[in-house]
Amino acid sequence: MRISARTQYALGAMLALAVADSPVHAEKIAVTQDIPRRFCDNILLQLRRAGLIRSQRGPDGGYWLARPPGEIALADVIRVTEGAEQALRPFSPAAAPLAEIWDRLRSQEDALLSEITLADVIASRDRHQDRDRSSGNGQDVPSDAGRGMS
Amino acid sequence: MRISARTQYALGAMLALAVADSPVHAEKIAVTQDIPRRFCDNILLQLRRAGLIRSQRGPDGGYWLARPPGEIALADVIRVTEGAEQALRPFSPAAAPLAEIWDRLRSQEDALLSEITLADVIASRDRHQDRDRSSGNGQDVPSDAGRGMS
DNA sequence: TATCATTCCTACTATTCAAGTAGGAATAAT
DNA sequence: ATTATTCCTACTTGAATAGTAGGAATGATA
Repeated sequence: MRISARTQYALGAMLALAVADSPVHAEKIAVTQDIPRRFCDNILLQLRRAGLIRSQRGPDGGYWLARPPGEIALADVIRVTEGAEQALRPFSPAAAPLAEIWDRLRSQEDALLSEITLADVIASRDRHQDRDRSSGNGQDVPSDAGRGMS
Repeated sequence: MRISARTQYALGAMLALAVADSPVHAEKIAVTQDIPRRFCDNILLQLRRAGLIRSQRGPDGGYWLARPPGEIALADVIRVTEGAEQALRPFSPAAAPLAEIWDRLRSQEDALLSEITLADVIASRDRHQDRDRSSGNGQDVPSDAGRGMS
């Protein structure tokens, strides 16, 4: 997995929207998530075009999630910001079996990231802030919190 | 996982050495694995410095594996060529829980790649070639070519 | 209507990193 | 001595990431 700054910014923005209960300005997202102002615009635009968030222009405008946090997986966001990663095909016949391994790696990644939703991340954050603040090295991220609201 | 061309070249080279029973020239590796000649040198040097292969200079020189193929995991090679991937740390407190997820992704990858050895890859290749060629490859247990130098 | 704050859009620059090259020194066999 | 190879540092180049710029479109409010 590559995890570009753009992706992590996008996830931060999505999380910010997930905990808000009304439209949020790009300006506020940029500040709270520490995203360069114009870059934030840029990313939000991409997320909206992908259908993950909605928006309203003008004063009193802002952004909000298109679906509840429990129905948006990390993979949904990452797929948008990372784009279609072109599979590197092996160069020689001897290396051909590697292609299958790359596939397994990718589907393994996809499985994990498809199971974790924005709601899960928020829940895990809340839990860590409750008990141990110093380390943040826990190991529990539940996979189904908040699903099923459609 | 990123999988650079360099990494795939390196794995190809290692596989080439794994099926050989005597030292192999960089030239031959470059040709059979379709690696740009000088780049191949470059990669082999890196693999040698990491202790994965050994070498001998001069005419009659070449490269060979430092350990038998069954004792070299793909992860061993990839760690060398990909270097220490610095974990992208989250930018905002809200995104902090992502760090744990990136860790899980990485250890999941590592688990898979640590289990698969060069010997495994070769075996899987042979299995896939079963219908084309009759067997008799006779290189099931390639081991150290017995050159204690460099 | 005018004003103003916001989203929206295209295109641009800067920086970093992967990919590959170049020139030649060191070594070893003959 | 010659020659074939590995060894080493540094360089070039192309692509991708990160971030910026300028302004048009929209919508609330007065």
